[in-house]
Amino acid sequence: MALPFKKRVLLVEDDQEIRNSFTLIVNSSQKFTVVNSYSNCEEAIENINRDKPEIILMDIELPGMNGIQGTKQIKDKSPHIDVIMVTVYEDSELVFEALKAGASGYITKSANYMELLTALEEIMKGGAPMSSRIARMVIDNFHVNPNSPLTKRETEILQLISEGKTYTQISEELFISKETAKTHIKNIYSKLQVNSKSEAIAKANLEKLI
Amino acid sequence: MALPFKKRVLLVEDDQEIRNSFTLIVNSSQKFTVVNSYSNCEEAIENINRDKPEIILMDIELPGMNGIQGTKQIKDKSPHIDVIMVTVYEDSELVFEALKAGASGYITKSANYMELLTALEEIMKGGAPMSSRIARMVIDNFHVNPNSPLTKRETEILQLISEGKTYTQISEELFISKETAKTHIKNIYSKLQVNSKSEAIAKANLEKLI
DNA sequence: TGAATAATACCTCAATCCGGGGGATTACGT
DNA sequence: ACGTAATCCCCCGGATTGAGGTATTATTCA
Repeated sequence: MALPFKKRVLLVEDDQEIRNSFTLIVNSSQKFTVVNSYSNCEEAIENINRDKPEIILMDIELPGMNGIQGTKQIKDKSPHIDVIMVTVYEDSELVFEALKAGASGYITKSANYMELLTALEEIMKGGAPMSSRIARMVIDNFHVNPNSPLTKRETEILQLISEGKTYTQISEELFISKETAKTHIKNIYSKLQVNSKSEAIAKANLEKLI
Repeated sequence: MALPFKKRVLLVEDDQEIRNSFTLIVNSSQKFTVVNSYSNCEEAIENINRDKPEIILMDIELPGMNGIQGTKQIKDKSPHIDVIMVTVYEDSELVFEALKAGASGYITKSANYMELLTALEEIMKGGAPMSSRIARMVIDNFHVNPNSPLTKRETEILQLISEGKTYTQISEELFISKETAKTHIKNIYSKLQVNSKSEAIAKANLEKLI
C-alpha cells in the first residue's frame, strides 16, 4: 500500500497542534508523506540533507530565525525544494518579502483539509498556490499607474533612464538632440520632485509609473 | 428566475466560435450574464459606457488595437472594470505586459466550462485567476537570485542606490565614510560590469539581485 | 595558521550631471 | 485661439560621479 514515490513534505511550525493536524492531513493523502517536522528553522536546516524534503510547509513567525530568513537559506543551498509559506498574516510587505526569499506558494493557517492538499498538488504541477487575496495582491503589484503625471514622451524617456541609459544614449535612441533629452528629464524631475536619475527610477517604481 | 444582480460580462474576441461558446457558458451561470461581445477593442471601448460591464474577457491577439493596448485604455477610463486576458499564449513577456496594462487575471483559450466560470467567481471574490503556469511565472518573477556575486554589504549598498540615495546619503545611513561607500560601489560596478548607478539598478533588477 | 575575502578608508583627476535660469519653434487638439 | 506637448539651443557653476590607485583591519575558511 505504501507507494514508493510519495512526495516528501517537511513541516516547520512552532505550534504543536497545527503541526499535528497538518501531519495528519498530509499523511492522509496517497501522494504525500511528512518526513519530519520541526518547531524552528535552525533544526530544519541542520537536518535537511537527511530529511531530503521536496516540499516544505514553512511558518513565518518562528522562534529564532524567522521563516523568511529560513527560506532564503534553504533556497540558497537547495533551490529545487519548493517552499510554501504558511501564516496567519496576509500583510503585503511580508508576502513580498517571502516571495523574494524564494517561496513558491503562500497559504494561511486557516487552510482546511482540501486547501492544504490542493496547494500541495498545485506545487507538484509546477504551479504556485495562493489565496485569492494574495493572488490579487501579487497581480496588483504589476499594474502600472494609469494616472501618471508624465506625458508619453516623458514616460518613454523615464523608461530609458531606468534601463541605465545616459543622456547621450537616450538622445541617440530617440533621434532627438541631447538638449531635448535634457529638457524632458528636467521636466520629469520637476514633476516627480526628484533630482537625480536614480531617485527618478526609485520614484517611478514606487508609483508604478513604468 | 432572472436574478436582478447578475454580473455584467463583456467579451472581446475575434473568433466567432469562441465568442459563441463563451457566451453560452457564461450565460449558463446564474451569477453572470454576457451584456455584449465584440470582435475588436475599438468597438468595445466605443460602447463601454452603454454596455457597463463589470468584467471583460479580453483576447490578446485582435485585429487593430491589441488586447493589451485595449486593456490599458479601458483601465485608464474605467479602473473599476476587471479585465481577464484570454489567450493561447503563455509567453512570459506578453503575460507581464498584460498585467502591467491592468489585467486582473490570465486564462487560456483552452479553458473549459468549469475553468471559465471559476475564473469569473475568483474575480468576483476579489481574487486573480491564473493558470498554474502563469501563477508560477508571476511568483518566480519575485524571486531574488540566491547566487549573487555581490557580498552582503554590497547588496545592501546596491539596495540604497536603487532607492535613489547619493554617496553621501549612503555613507551616512551606514555609518561609514563616503570613500568607503565609493569603494563598495566601484566593486559593485566591476562585478556587474556596469559604470553608472542607473545601469547598476537596471542590471540588479534584470538579474534579481535585490 | 595562513590565505583569501570582506570591509574599511584615503587620494587624485576628469567627465558627467544637475539646477537654475533663460528663450524659441512647431504641432496638435479642444 | 489657447494650452499642452515636443522639439531645440544657450550659459554656468557646483556637486557628483567614475576610474585609477593604495592600504589597513577583520573575518572566514581551508
